Amino acid sequence: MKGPRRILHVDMDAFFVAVEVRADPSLRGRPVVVGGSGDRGVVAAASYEARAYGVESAMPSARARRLCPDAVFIAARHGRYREASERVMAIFGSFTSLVQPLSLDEAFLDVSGARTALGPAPRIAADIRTRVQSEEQLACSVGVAGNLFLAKLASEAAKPTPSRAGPVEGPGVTVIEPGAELSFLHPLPVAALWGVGPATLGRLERLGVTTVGQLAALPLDAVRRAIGDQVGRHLHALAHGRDDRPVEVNQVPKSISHEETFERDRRSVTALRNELVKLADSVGSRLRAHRLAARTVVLKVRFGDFRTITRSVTLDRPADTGPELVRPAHRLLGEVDITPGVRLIGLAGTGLTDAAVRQLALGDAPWPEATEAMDDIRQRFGSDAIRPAAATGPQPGDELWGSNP
DNA sequence: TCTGGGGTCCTGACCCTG
DNA sequence: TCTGCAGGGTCAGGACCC
Repeated sequence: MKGPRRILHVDMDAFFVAVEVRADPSLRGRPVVVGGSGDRGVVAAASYEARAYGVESAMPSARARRLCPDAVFIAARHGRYREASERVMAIFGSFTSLVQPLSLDEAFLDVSGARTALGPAPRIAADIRTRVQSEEQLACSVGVAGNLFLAKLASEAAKPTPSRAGPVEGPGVTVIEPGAELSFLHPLPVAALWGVGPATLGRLERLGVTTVGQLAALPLDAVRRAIGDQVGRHLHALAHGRDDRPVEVNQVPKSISHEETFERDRRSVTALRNELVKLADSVGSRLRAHRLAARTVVLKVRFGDFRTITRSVTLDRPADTGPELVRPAHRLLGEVDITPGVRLIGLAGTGLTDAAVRQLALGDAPWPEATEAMDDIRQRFGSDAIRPAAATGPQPGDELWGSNP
């Protein structure tokens, strides 16, 4: 490879909102909030007009309503966003095969080897923005740098800024030239580092560290003592602009989970068991879609006071169907005292293995015929087209749904 | 103020085994 | 046979990300 490594971080601007505005142009220029429906929702995305009033993603919807009463609230439609994301990722893939999607709305691209054919990295970044805008009518911001972490920070700097008078256009593309990394990085607040959340920020502030430059100036040992060995090493390296992680193209999931927050806390074991049937069915379906099977089943329970516990069990043989997953989940639920009331229940498959290995071990057909038929129906008519009977609600003879006093 | 849903990674306790 | 220790697996929880 000739020349230094050049990484792009492409980040769609207010992606979920932008997809909604594209579908309904009357929303353009208005404060729009995606998510936040229901009493217990949070904001999934906010337009720059809504952000000007202080609305942020992950904020409780009730608070967002207070901050911006005129905002249009739209329930999230993940199917639409996924489709739009696939088309945008395909555009990225036409520039380089080295694309690592991070989420529906952002990706890293390694263009180190594409420069001979496509021009310098900033030119590639500008071309990507033009194509995403012309083919998908969506805006994105691009950061260009020598590694993943710096490219991500650069794309932040390229974004529009919210203001009450309407969003202020950003540069669209921000480039951190080789040699300019530390002068870009060191004045930034330490919370800008990837991996510094509220807990780590508190520990760093107790050390007197508020900027990336101050963190870089500390001895590594002092940082490790304050925030832990692994995290300390990682953040200290980032503070010096070092990040040699490659762009990983084929990432295999390490866990697959589903969880559900109830409108009102549940106290009925039967209701929770039925919910687990639904969750296990969804997890199983997605495991099979990935040709994976789970060795470990994890039950997650969040109580009304937000205390959260997990209970897990490792199976004799990997599972990839709803019935196989729900049996251990029901056993784990039986060991939990649910009398305080359950706000959320979740089920995850972890320790994922190749389903082909499982089939060899079992020596049986890939899946029972009923499961295969369900997968077929879902493929043709959508993921909600068919569900196990217990997942459709209380059954005759079941206890009533629990409720708040 | 009152906290979704889907993930990854790390740490520490505990147990088992050689 | 007993003891100490290292290493690996399992389990639970915390922190973080988008």
